[in-house]
Amino acid sequence: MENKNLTVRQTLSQIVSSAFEACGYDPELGAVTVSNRPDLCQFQCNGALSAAKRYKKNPAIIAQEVAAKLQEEPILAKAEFVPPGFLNLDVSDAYLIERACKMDSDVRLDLPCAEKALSIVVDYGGPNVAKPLHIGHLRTAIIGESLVRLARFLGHKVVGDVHLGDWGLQMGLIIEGLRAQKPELCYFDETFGGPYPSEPPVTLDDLNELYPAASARSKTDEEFKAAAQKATGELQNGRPGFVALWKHFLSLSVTDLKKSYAKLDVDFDKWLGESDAAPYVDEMLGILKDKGLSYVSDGALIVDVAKEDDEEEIPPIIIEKSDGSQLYGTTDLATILQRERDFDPDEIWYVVDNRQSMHFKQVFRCAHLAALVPEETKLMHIGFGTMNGKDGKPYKTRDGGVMRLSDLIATVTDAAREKMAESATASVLSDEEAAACAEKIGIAALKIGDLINHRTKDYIFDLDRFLASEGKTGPYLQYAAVRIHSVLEKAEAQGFTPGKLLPPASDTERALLLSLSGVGDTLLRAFSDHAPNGICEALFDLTGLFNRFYYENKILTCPDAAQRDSWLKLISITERMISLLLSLLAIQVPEKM
RNA sequence: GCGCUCGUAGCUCAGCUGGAUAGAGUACUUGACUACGAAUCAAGGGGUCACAGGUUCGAAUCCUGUCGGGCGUGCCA
Repeated sequence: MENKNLTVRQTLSQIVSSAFEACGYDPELGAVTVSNRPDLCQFQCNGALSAAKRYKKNPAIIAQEVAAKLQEEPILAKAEFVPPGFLNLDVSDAYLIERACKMDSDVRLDLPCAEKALSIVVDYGGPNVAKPLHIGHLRTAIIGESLVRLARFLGHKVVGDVHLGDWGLQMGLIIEGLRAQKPELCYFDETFGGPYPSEPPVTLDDLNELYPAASARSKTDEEFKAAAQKATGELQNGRPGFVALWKHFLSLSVTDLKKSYAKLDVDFDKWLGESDAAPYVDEMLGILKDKGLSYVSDGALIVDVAKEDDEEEIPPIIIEKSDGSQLYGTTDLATILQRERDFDPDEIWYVVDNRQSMHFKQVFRCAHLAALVPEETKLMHIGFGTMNGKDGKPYKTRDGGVMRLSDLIATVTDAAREKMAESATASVLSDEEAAACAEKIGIAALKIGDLINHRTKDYIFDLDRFLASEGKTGPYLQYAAVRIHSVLEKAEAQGFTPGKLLPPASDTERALLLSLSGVGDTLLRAFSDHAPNGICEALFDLTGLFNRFYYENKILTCPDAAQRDSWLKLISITERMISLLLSLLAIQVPEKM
């Protein structure tokens, strides 16, 4: 059998499964997990306990039979039965070293690849044109980016698409908002023959003012709202002046958004938007109609997506509003068609707030009913929870507003900068270098504050805690990386080079090797759950063990050169692993801090 | 009303398809810088896993109900 890049746990599972099989039991029972009692063993298998019922046999006997088969296994240092039916396993130090050597000689650190490379489109970001990024855009960007990087690292073919909100009612609102201010502009003159000016009629700042004002007005001013809805429809139907205006808005906005996302290290492969699905709308509507799925109800075009055995009531999806204009269901469905044509994906992931789960349920059902994608194509809503303030309610600034992303980044950067000023090593940096480091630290604080929580749950957004100089924070992880780097640099300056790995000289060292070897399982699980918090946990485990190791062993002054060089090798592997995991979370490591 | 989801240490959160003594961080108490970076490390106290039933050899985890919070529920996204 091909054993390429199996994790330690998987390797053990194979071995134990064979042992179960050899004893006449279902090999599935041989699944091995990391021990939940590290004081007793490194790995465990509980298969004998569940086998007991199936084979009507005392679990102790089964476990003992299997344990007996495992005694000769070279990679196992221990395989013992513990009542009532546990199978406790330790791997040998030699095997741990062997695996560490494999990591050392592999650019991918001996981490696993997906057994089958999938083509995956990830829809995340979802900013709106003419609306500066704010704190509400943070989770989709942070989580989405790390999922994209993880999937890609595992060998999948990934297209990350920002899916710009550039086609909905907000466009009509901005158009009407501008018309209210400058009705004389040629874009509003239906008799204007063109060409339209190449310079935008507004600045980015104007644009960022326009939308909130127009949005607020539409809530009280019915006439204005109606005009905006009409303008939205006209834009979608290609009214030249509006299209020209829209292009200006789009270009101003996208330039700005790219800068903001760059600060967060979020890189989209595609900057497509709702509007890019527009060419597919008619075709999509045609398919729905031809298949007899869509019909008019209360003036709107809808598709029933409810099923007989639904526990919850799933309302029909509205494809076209009674005024003929499109809405998010329309563009989402057309976008599915567009993605199918352009990328032929096995899976499409939507990294979007949990609150939209009903919407996606409707869209996905409709897409499958209409066979816009093959039946086996997975459409998945990767939902996430709300960021709440300390009061448990959605996070607001002190004055009750929504915090802009740029303000947020400035806040965390300033806080990091202040902390750096206290540090002797970081104070040697030039102002410019210090500013760059502070930004990396601040953003890491922000990202870990988010990613450490399970994706699906609401969490309390508490900047003070994220930026605290103690605890499970982004800076803690960066500090460990910076410190290892510093030791390795000093070693090099003294002419020491990492050498041959020796067997672990302490429990801490062994635990560090074990932790390194467990990263592969963590990544596979993070991928299958679409949940990056496991990667954070692995990072804290690694860095915590390194910090302990660092205190217990004085590497550079170690009189035994072979031991010293072995330790240098160990920490260099550790450094690479930490950097790799941080890069999967799109977190950078500063030079100094 | 109906549906979804959550409830774990004072606080913020982990806890993999059911397994052994439920774990981190923080806060609190204490100890470690004339040794590679103390944004660090070590030690201690702190729990009826909301509540009540059920399934199971075995439940924080699965099922039912109750209470409490959040969210959604046809023309915003």
